[in-house]
This record gives sequence, C-alpha cells and structure tokens, in this order.
Amino acid sequence: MSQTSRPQNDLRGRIYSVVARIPRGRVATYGQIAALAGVPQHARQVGYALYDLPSGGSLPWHRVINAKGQVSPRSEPGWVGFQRELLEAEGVEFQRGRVDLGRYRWEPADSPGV
DNA sequence: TGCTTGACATAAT
DNA sequence: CATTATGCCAAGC
Repeated sequence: MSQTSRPQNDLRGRIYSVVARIPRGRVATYGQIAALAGVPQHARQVGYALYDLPSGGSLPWHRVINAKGQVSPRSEPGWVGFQRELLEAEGVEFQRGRVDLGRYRWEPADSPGV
C-alpha cells in the first residue's frame, strides 16, 4: 500500500525476529542479522536494536556477535564474559576468547547436516 | 528539522 | 595483530 511494505514495526522489530531465529549452539554476526533482516547495511542498527532489548526478553541476543568472532564489548567490563558463558552453555566453544565462525556461524536456510 | 550517537564492517596503514 | 579512517543509516533529543 501507500505505506509501502511495512515489515512489522521498525527495523528493530525485524532484527528481533531474525535474532530469535538463531538456532541454539550457533552464532551470527551483526552483518548477518542485518542481511537476513533485509538490510545488510544496518549492521550497526542491529547492535543498537539489541541495546534496546527489554530485560527478561526471550531473545537470544547472546548469539549475536561481531565479525571478529568475539562478543562486542558493551559498556562495562565483565559483560562480555557473561555472554561467553551463555554461548558455552549452548555448546559453543571459545578459542582464545573468540568463537570459530568457521564452525559455529549460523547458516540460514541451509546446513541440513554438514 | 537537523545534529549527535552507536552491541558494526571493511580496507588501509 | 592494532589502530585509523570511512561508510551506512535509524533512533533520540
């Protein structure tokens, strides 16, 4: 319609949906999330959207990391370690403080069982 | 309405 | 590998 394709709410609502689709034991990068949301240029907005995440939300934000395979330093130190625990609890292994994207990177619409 | 900020990405140095 | 610079664009004030 005139309002064009109104996804759901805003980019954020879209990003949340994509993040919620990340399977357990897998991780995705901000750029990936943005791309899946249909806006590969908004990798930053992805992080910004997660920043607005409601506490107690069922969103697996901890599965979202940066392209370096590391969790993004939020504001205060120690927060990163927390995210790392959540990932390890899901079966994601950390090598030298970073995740092996070559193995844990989430492949949407694929990876039937490589 | 316009400037500032920002959980990023990529390339170059 | 670390740091710097640029791009890209929405949300907040």
